[in-house]
Amino acid sequence: MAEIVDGARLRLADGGYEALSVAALARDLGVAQNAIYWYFPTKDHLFVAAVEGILHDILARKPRKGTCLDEVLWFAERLNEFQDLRITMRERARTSEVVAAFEADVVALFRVMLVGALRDHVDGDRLEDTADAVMALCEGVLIRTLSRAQRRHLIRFGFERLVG
Amino acid sequence: MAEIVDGARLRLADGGYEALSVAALARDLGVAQNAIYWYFPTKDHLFVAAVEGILHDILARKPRKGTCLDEVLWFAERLNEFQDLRITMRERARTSEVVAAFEADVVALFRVMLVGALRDHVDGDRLEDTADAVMALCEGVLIRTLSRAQRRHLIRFGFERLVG
DNA sequence: ACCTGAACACCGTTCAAGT
DNA sequence: ACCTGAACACCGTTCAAGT
Repeated sequence: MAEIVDGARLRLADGGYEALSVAALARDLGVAQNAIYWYFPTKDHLFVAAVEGILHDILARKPRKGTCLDEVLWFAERLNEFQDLRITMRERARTSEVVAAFEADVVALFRVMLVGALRDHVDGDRLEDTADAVMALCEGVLIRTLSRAQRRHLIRFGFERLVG
Repeated sequence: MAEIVDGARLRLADGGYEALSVAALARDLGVAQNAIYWYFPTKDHLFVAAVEGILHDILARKPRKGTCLDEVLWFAERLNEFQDLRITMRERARTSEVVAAFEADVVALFRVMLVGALRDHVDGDRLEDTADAVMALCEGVLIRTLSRAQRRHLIRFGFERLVG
């Protein structure tokens, strides 16, 4: 089972969802396809397990303490590493219930992280909306193909007006 | 050719990219698959042509004149209609050059529209950054599955701080 | 120029069967 | 419980051939 998920993670990290093939993965592991279908009833179940692992590793690096903006920029960089999979997750969530449920969890997690970073710097009654707006800002910036410098500039620009 | 694109648009609007099958489309039109490959060298070329038509129709409805916020909210609602295809476009752009080039055009178009809406209400030296930030706000809000009311509330909240 | 026919190498999923 | 073997109904793309 760990072998399967590891293989899936490799393929996913390398070539995205379309490189994550149950048939090809089984071929490489030297097992029948149904060996995979025993643990994961659907390709999307396997997808979720793989993404879960990848995301866990991305978020494992502890944020260094800094200003509120620093924490948001750190958050945005982690989100950026996750961006390709985040788009695929969104795409698959439309069709697949497992992915949709998983996506809801991930979004909730991101929200909690942002609320935590903003808690001490924003009035309580504006905290939720501000977190949502900053998260939207980050996701909206990241969906575009920009350089790291451009990303940081835009997020800083938006942050100053939304929070500062 | 028009028949092909119309069929593609129907399938795309209904079931997304995975419902857009060259084989199935040819079957329904009663032609050989190569009849489609004559006009579109790749499935993604057909995808681009179909999305182009859909987006054109979405943007055809003229924006009613109103406050700056009204224009942004109108923009966001059009973008919301386009949201599913926008995600698919982003996903495909990673693999397909045609889609990547088309995406760049679409993003540039959106940017021009927003700059136009903000021109009279924002200082010239902040116009570009503000447009980028508002666009990010909109895209980031739309990527989440919210009600129309929630969407409008969040965009209004962000708009007031980024522009107002 | 425009299209047909037929094949290729893949897919995800499923059914029946083994141990 | 865990896995194999073999099939099913699809794909996108390509090659050769027709008109």
